[in-house]
Amino acid sequence: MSKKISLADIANALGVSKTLVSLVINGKGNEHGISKETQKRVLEKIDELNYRPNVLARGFRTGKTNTIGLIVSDISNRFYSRIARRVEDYAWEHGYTVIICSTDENVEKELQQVKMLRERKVDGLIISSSQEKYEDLSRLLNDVPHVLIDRTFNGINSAQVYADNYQGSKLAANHLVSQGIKNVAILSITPEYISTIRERTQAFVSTLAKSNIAVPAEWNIHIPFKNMESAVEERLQMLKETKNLPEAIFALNNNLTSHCLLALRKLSLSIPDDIALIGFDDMLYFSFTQPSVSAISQPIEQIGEKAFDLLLRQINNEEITIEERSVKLPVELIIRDSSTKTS
Amino acid sequence: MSKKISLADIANALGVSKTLVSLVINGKGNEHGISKETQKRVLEKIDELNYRPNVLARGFRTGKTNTIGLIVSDISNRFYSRIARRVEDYAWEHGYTVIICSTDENVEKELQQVKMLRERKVDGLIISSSQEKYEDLSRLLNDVPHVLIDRTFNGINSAQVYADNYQGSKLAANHLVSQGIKNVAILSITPEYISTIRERTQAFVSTLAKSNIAVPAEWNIHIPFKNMESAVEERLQMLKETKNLPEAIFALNNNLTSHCLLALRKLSLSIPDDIALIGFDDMLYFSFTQPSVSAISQPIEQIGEKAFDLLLRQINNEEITIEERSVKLPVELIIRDSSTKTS
DNA sequence: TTGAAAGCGCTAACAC
DNA sequence: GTGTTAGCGCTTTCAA
Repeated sequence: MSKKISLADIANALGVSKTLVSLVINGKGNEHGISKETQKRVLEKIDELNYRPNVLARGFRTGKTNTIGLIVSDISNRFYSRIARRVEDYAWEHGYTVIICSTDENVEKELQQVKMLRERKVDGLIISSSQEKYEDLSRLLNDVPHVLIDRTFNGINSAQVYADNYQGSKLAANHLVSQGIKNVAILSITPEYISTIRERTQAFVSTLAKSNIAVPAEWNIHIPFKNMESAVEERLQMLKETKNLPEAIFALNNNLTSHCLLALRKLSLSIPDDIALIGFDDMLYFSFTQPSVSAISQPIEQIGEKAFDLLLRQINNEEITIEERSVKLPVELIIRDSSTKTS
Repeated sequence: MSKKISLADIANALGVSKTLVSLVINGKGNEHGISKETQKRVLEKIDELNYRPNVLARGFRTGKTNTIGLIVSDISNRFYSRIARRVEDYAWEHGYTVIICSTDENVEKELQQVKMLRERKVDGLIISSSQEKYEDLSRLLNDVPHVLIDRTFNGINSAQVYADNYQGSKLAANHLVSQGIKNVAILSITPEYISTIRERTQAFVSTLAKSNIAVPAEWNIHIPFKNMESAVEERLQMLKETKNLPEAIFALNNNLTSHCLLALRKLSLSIPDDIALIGFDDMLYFSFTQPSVSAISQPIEQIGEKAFDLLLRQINNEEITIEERSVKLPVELIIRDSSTKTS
């Protein structure tokens, strides 16, 4: 491989200054009144010598890296990987690159990742945060373009893109009520302060309350992030053994829904007759499980799109109004067999 | 935010040279005979002023970025997102960061991504390539540490980590034969030259041949990457309409398997009685679909681990023997209902 | 044991 | 219209 061509090489070959070449490359030729003629010569020489600017040098100099960071709890969860995919596509179109970080819901790790990404001078961050309070994160996000997705915080200025958790849970609750269900458990995760979990729970509980249905504490089940599968099984088994089973379960995310389905089947509980099941966040395969699983479907790709769009506008210093800063996207109730009482 | 502390600030505050501080920071203090005393003072000052080296400046200077690139066909496919997750975990542990790129099986896009990542001076690349010939890619990979995963090429020097496609297909074929199946179709993707597809097909066909079973051309079905879902449905519908259905289908990846299951159900074909189904690459949900789906399970996390390990060793200029360069990981046949003929 | 100085490749203020 | 020059913050000879 021949020696790497630098901007200076171009300048020398042409007998002009580096400045001039730099201006032309960065499209500031006209604005600085460089003659068309010269610009053309520069561009041709660049082509001829196959010059490629040194991204690192440029980044070092300008502090702009054309890189964004995407922080989620687990990139192998399809909800996040689909968002990642969409973000990546948009990023690629706009000359950006995406660094991915999984936090495992670890608050401290998340903060470290933000620090690390900032040290690497990413131009912006898209974050699905696991923080309880926004403060620590907020401090680190100071001065850097960022968009919070999925999980949000109240009364903050940051741009946020999320699904309508309230509406989703309301739809789920009313649907269960319409099936004549009176006793229902919520399958949720730890930590319980995560906004999606909180909102989904609250909306669900308050909607049920309107039909005079209460969710007792022992049916508000929190499963730790680690070993979710076995934990779900244990908890359900316990309920079964103590003959304390609800008529329906509302699982607050796709993993919980899957594990719940699996566990119920292992326990030989018939769905929906013994227990109905409905989940938040739909998956393709919910349509061909046994039974097929009802779920609240989120506009996942749109979350990615909107988030990148809002981020890019911040990076480009565009004005974003207060209303635009917070994007709530509509969800949809998909009724399948798992929640349709036949009797 | 106070002005960013630089290495020079540390040096000045201590009345020593930048050189010295730099050496200490990079752990070359002892090797250069810098007194313990001085080293301690430097370290303390760094702590006191909360100095953090400028990653970009360092990267610019040394050409090392502590970043690796991961190129796959689609990060939202759980096979790849699980690999990504594992790679990311290992990377994080070792102070590396992962840039993710999805190619959509687009040969040209893949090459561009490699170029882009090289311009960004990533320290290494992990690639699941969609190239037909290795040449173009190989040229771009010249001189940069890299590991090919999943999809491989014959007779090359690059490090490769992949599942035992041959063994997997053999297990699948023999299993179907054991069920008394004589007519079987292969559901595959375009482009057909991809190594995994080729190997799985060949092994499957040749194993069946030993039982005197041939796979006619019209049952070697290739589905384009885009619009996979509808394409699968159409092709199967056509077979049904022309009364040309096989007794079993071997689907070559997890997406094909899912879509196939869905399509067969839509066509009201009973599985496994009308048609048996077995897939390459297992998914958690295959155990609770209707019917549950048999599959060849790949050691996904191990692929990620091994790949990162091999990459890191290259980055650190460690010796890697020819035998170590090529890692074939064992697969497992998971028999479920979709391929178990009851009659 | 330590320091001076050069320079990586680029951009941008300021001249001319 | 174009050029000079001064760094960005770091590493690395080479010298002392």
